[in-house]
Amino acid sequence: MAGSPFERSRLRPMTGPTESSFDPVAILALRFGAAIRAAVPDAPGEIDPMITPSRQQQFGDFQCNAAMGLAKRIGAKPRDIAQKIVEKVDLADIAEPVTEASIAGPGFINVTLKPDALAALVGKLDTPALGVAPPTNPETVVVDLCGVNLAKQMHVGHLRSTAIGDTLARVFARLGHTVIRQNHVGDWGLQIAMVVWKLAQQTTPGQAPTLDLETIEKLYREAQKETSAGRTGLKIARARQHAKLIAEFEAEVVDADAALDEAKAWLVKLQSGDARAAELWKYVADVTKAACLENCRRLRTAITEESWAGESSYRHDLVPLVDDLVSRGVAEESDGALVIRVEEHGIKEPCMIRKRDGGYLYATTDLAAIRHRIQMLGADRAVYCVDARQSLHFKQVFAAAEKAGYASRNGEVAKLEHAAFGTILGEDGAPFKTRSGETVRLTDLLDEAIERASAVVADKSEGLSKDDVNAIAEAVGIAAIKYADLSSERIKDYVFDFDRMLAFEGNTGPYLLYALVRLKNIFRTASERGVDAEAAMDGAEITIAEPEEKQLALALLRYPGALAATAEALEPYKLCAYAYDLATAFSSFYKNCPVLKAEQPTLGSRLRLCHLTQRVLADALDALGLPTVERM
RNA sequence: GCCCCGGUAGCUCAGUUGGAUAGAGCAUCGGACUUCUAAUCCGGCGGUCGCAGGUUCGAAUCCUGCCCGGGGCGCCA
Repeated sequence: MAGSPFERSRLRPMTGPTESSFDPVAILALRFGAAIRAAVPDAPGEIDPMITPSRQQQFGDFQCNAAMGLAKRIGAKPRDIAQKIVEKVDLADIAEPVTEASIAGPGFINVTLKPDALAALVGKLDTPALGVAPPTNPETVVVDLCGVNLAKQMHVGHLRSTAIGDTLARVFARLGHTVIRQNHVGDWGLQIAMVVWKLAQQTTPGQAPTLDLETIEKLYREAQKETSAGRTGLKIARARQHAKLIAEFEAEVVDADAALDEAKAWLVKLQSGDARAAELWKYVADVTKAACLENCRRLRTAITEESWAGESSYRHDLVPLVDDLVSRGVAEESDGALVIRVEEHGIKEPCMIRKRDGGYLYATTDLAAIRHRIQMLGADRAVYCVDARQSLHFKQVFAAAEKAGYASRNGEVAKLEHAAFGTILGEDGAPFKTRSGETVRLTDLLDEAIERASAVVADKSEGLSKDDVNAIAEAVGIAAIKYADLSSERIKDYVFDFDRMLAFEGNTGPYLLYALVRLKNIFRTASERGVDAEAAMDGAEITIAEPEEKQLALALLRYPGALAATAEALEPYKLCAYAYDLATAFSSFYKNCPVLKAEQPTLGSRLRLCHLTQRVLADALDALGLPTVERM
């Protein structure tokens, strides 16, 4: 993935944007690069012009920070170097004259763009692709996301994997890469066999089961309870040498063992293809899948049936995979188990792939999945959108996969990345639970968000039909929840707070939706007043006169870089921050720069700015996976 | 015990490769609606960047040690 052209001029490849680019950072990097070469011919190594947007408006639009580092390397005074650069740099066509007065502090060189040059750059951005160039090196990216388990309803913990994973997938796709979403469903193993066992007890052979997911989940819990009863208690009783309790718990454990044996028997049936077991398993899988996909649909994600890639799909790969690892000496025995040592990757804990009893583990299936994704699906990059608590697991598995050669295809090693995220907390700072201490179902969470949004929408939106209010409330509620999840660094925990995310003020999803509505409203109003916006924009020159127009223009030009930076860092918050910046720049513009009241040529220019802003904002919201509305 | 992550304004968060006077939002205080919808905009207030050393012309950022919070550590997934 290329670096952000706006934020890291250093990473710009030699074949990158040229003078024809719309990107002011790229253009200034070329000009200052040439100036530095001329000013300091004996500068050692690579020259990085270090162009960045100015932090504060008083320092101009952009700055070149190269003089200080250069001076350090060659033992000169920073301001002298800056002076030489200023003398050599040629910005006549694009910026206000750069003089000694442009040098500030220890050697910053401040640059202010000419309004007409800025306008011309915005004009170049005004294309169907909105300045996003096709990738020089298109990749196939697998995104592991959602991560549900069979026989369980989705809960609040699935929100992050689903929302963040889908957003990253959308951003990759928007940048022109090929994206494959993979929902690595926990649908195999003893846990699932337990459910099948309980379901077999509840249903008559030859009769199709009719239980819903909630009931199936109860069976799952019962199975868990029955097979583990007494075990913990026995340990404690033995530690305390409490004879009576030991006897009681021992009796419980005898029952639990019997239950476990039954579950294991069903696991064997499942593994050997027993028809009844397969039928019940498929029923549980279908019910779970339907519920999961419904949640994914409500969340406006592109996670579909095609993304369903359960652990069970690797079940026939495990034996040959382990054989392969053993025969090539990648895996070795340890205390009767089979492990892959990854100390050479700086990880002390070995990656266990087979238990002493011959059972396979989470890591075994993950290795099979990596091999499949890289070598069969053709992934150049695999991104795992999974809870941060699994970070050691992924370090081990990634290292083991590389050691085994499973991460390579045609000699090229694919990138394996864990896009780890933190926990959603309740107001008490503990993992988010209901008042009664149970996990929060995702459907309930979405319902409540929409219900709360509905109250506000009904209050604020007059003259809308009930259907409109419902549709708007749903979009606002979903956008609020998703934006709250996407808008801070992945790795951080955050406190789930309906009041804050639905306050509709400041950096929230609804604010962005509202900005888009205002943009659309300009064109709707134009139409109502008989103003032909298309005609007014046709052939109109963009002019940048007011400060608000300038800030809006500068924000627009940052869009492709914001997308690239988001993909590079696997951080949706970067795109959120960009969208919010753009929306605030537009809101100021909207307040201070009348559009429809203006006369030509200002009317045409501002309409074009609005039209471009509308398209960029809508594009960004689409990449974030946020639903939008026409009115609110 | 070892390892990973976090600690920045009252609260929620940004802070790019080490760069200027550390920025936003919320809250609070004060302004702006005969409007292209005020779910908005403009301004004020608010900071020992967890602590202590070190490197540097320059440190929230890099190094070392420590403190606080969370998580993980081969036979679960």
